[in-house]
Amino acid sequence: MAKSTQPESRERGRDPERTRELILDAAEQLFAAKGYEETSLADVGKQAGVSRATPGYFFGSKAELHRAVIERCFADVRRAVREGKARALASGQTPEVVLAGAVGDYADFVAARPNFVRLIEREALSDRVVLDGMPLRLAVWQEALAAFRQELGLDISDTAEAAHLLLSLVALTWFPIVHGQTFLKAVGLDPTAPNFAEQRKRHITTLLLGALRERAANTSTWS
Amino acid sequence: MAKSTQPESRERGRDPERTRELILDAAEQLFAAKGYEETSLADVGKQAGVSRATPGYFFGSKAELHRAVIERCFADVRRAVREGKARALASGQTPEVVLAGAVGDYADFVAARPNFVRLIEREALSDRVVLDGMPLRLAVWQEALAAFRQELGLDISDTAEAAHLLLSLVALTWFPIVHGQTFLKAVGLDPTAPNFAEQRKRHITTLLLGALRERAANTSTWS
DNA sequence: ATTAACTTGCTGGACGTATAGCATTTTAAT
DNA sequence: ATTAAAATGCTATACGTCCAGCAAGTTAAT
Repeated sequence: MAKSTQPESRERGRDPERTRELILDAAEQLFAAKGYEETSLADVGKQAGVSRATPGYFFGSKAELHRAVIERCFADVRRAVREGKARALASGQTPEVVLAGAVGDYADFVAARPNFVRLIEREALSDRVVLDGMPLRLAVWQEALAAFRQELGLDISDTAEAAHLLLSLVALTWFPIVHGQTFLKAVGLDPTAPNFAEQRKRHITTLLLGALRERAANTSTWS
Repeated sequence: MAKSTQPESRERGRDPERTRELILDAAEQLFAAKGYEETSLADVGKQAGVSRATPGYFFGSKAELHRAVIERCFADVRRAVREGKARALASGQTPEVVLAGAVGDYADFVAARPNFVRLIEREALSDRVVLDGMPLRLAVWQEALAAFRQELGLDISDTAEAAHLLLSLVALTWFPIVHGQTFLKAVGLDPTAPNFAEQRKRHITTLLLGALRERAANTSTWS
């Protein structure tokens, strides 16, 4: 082992791994809150408690730092997807119950990590196509779709329908995170209210369950 | 009238109103595509076919230009809301048919004006709270909510439910505009395909109609 | 000729990046 | 065990670029 002697946490020592994580945390926070352009490497350094030049030292360039932040973010999403899938399949419940659970789980996940939603949203708005060189993004969504179909017992049937369902789930859960201070407030919804989260989950579950039932009725009865 | 003598279109004359609109068009395009920070006033000038400093001459500052772009954008949204409301109320159809029509109308609107969606989305992501000094934004969404309730015959009943429904409609129609090149592509949906728009409209209509029916059943039967 | 509609020139500041240098840790020879 | 040398972590400084805003100039309409 190269790093054999680090049994204790070093409060004031040098710790490149820790520093790296601190910089990633700071960058994630700032990129999500202010965006890529409005965030300077000096800002990141200050927020991370290091010098102005350290982020550049560790990541080479601002673009690379950004890339690293996104990558870590998608890795977290993938972990959540896998955990949700495992739990859903282990439960052995009907598709309806599984769907309700998935809605709750995913809503909780994005509510707990608004930075992720904001980051990915900003990423999508930037026309710079980052699909090249970022296979993780693609893989995560594809994995999520596969898990979704499997959880819901839609294995053989129409792919597009499952994709639309997943798309709707994501759209419905993300929107309040981004527009909580604008749209939501305007229509009289307070996303910080204690009952809002549950209210929203019920609403989304109702929407998706309706479509799922309608689809089940159609396929089993007519085709 | 101050502007009495402009019967003909001037190809090569000076026309501050026209120039102003050209600048607004250019700024809207660039702000939506690249974002506020990545767009320089020189870019706007070039795109509008005027000089570097002309945008600044007309709008005073970059921030003011941005504000004007957003304001015009919301004015267009309001016009669309009013037209949709008028058409829906004039049709005299059942809430179900009206909802299906509203979904189609709104989906067409955002599909025809992706710049608007991107602009508002960017705006919401920027934490600078622009609600102060921008009463139009607030008013437009409130008007949309009121129209929605009236169209659907939800006048007296639960406001929160109508707000959630409208929120879901907006979330479901906006998402493909923003994430067409990332999420949609990853799950195998092609938003540019000829059948996608209709497919999506049907899906969204199914979702919302299910909730509407469920709600109608609950309120009329149980309460 | 007066005013409004632009344009060109300029500047002060902010930012990304490259680099030289200092401090601390690790390695290895003795 | 001691210590010199090498490597690594991190900082301070400097340079080139970009851009918003201003000021002064130029052109066109009335």
